[in-house]
Amino acid sequence: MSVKKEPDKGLKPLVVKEGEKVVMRFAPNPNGPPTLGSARGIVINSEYVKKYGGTFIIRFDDTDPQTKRPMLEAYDWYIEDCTWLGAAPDKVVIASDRIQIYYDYAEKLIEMGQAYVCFCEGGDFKNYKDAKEACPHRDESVEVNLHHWKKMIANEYEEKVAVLRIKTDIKHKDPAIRDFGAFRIVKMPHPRPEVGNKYVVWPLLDFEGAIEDHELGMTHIIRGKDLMDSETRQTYIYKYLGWDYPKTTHWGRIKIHEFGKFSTSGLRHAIEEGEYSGWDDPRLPTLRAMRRRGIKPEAIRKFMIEMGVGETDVSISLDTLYAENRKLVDLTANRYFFVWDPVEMEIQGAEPRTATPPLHPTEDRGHRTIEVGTKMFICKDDTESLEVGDKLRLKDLYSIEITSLTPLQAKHTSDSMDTVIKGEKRIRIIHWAPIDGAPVKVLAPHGEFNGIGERQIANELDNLVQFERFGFCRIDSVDHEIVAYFAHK
RNA sequence: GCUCCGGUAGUGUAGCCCGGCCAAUCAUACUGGCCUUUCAAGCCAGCGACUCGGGUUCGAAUCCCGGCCGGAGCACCA
Repeated sequence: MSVKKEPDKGLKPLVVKEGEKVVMRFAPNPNGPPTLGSARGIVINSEYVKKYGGTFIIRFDDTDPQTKRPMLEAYDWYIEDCTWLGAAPDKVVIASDRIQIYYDYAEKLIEMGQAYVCFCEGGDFKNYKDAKEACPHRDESVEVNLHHWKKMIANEYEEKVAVLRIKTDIKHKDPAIRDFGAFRIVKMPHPRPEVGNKYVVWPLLDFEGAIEDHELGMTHIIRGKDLMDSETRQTYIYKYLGWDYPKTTHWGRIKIHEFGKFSTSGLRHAIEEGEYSGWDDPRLPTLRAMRRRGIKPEAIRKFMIEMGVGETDVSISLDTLYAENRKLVDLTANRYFFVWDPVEMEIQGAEPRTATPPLHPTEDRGHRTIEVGTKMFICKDDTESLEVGDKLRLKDLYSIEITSLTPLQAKHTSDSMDTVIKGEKRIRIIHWAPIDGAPVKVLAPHGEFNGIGERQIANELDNLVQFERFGFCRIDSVDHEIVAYFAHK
């Protein structure tokens, strides 16, 4: 008999042994700032730890000084962004500080006859491997291998000459498993000054991760399914050393419509070229950019948790994230007028006056005040298809009728809302900005908008506001002009 | 070439392990309506899916086999 469960909100339960304290980790290579992709790993792992009351570790897998060279600032950025996401780590480990530990285990495995120094050139090893044959170095004695290994770490070989391999099963039906590389020689100094050129032999991910996951007492691992074969490879190390492998779950690739495919190194290059203003450019999928745009960490958490940990590759739109964020900020964001592509309009027959639109349509938070003379700005968009005789309602001000298109002129017709006929003949309500308003620039993923806004926007530094009929924006600076970062509609 | 994994509405997800309660959940998107001094929010309604073919069974989204499609690994990247 099967028992139907309640629709399970949130994450699937973890298999936890009795008395076991959950330890999980997020293990990035800090070669750039965390992105929305990283957020998945950060949120899901930390959420599980929260759920089960365990330890959340951030481990920097920074063992490649060359190809995926770590970025010094990024170490702090990860901690910063994790904390922002409500996932402050209980412990931080940096792999490049722990190379000696990996050397010790390497030596141990060599002594056990389960690792060997391979001198195969170019594609030689691949040929042996594809033929399911051992290369000549595989059967060297422990003494010889130990000797070669010592020479390796003593910097007596050039790059690409020698590599330490872990013995698996050279006849394994899956070629991906056969005798994988564990250490290689890289002479480029590590970017961290405390490491520098201390080492020339660096562990590969499968080795470093295997050792660390055990050293740090990991109970559960969640990672991308591109690392699925890692478990099979690493299990050989665990078997040799008599360890238990953590419980592993995988998730599929995640692709975000709005950003398409991107790589950290590609973004870095584009930033250096000046294509983007920096790592927090609103067009980028980094967490720094999200934060600057006013996306709340809670929205990202919900979004990631809702997505769960399926093995299917997902191709998602940020609409859901934006909807989540809108729910969080709608009640607190004050409303303002921002006129993009402003067009000047003169009103005939209107006395100067003070408009007092509410700061929020439903929440009672008071009013803003705008002095209005005989001229104002409206959006160019709203003037397209406009004809003489058209009636418009200027929001929170009065109704007008267009009397001329060039120059744009209108006459005041009524203060009363009665002129805004209900039903199908309802006239258009548009927003406007005072002639002496403040210059506003909005930086959005889809472009830059320049225009005029209410002066009081300057009081909202760092707040998320809604520019009516435009969208939610975070006020980023108010110095010479007001600069806002666009969050979403 | 060898090996592994996956395929539920436009998108994401629940259900699959343990077959019947599934004419399939929720969210988002979209459409229409209500409300409204924003193209926002809110409320109501609608739309829309089990990859295909066989098998097992009284009964299959769920189990088995095959096809098709997609993704991944076989790096001195992570």
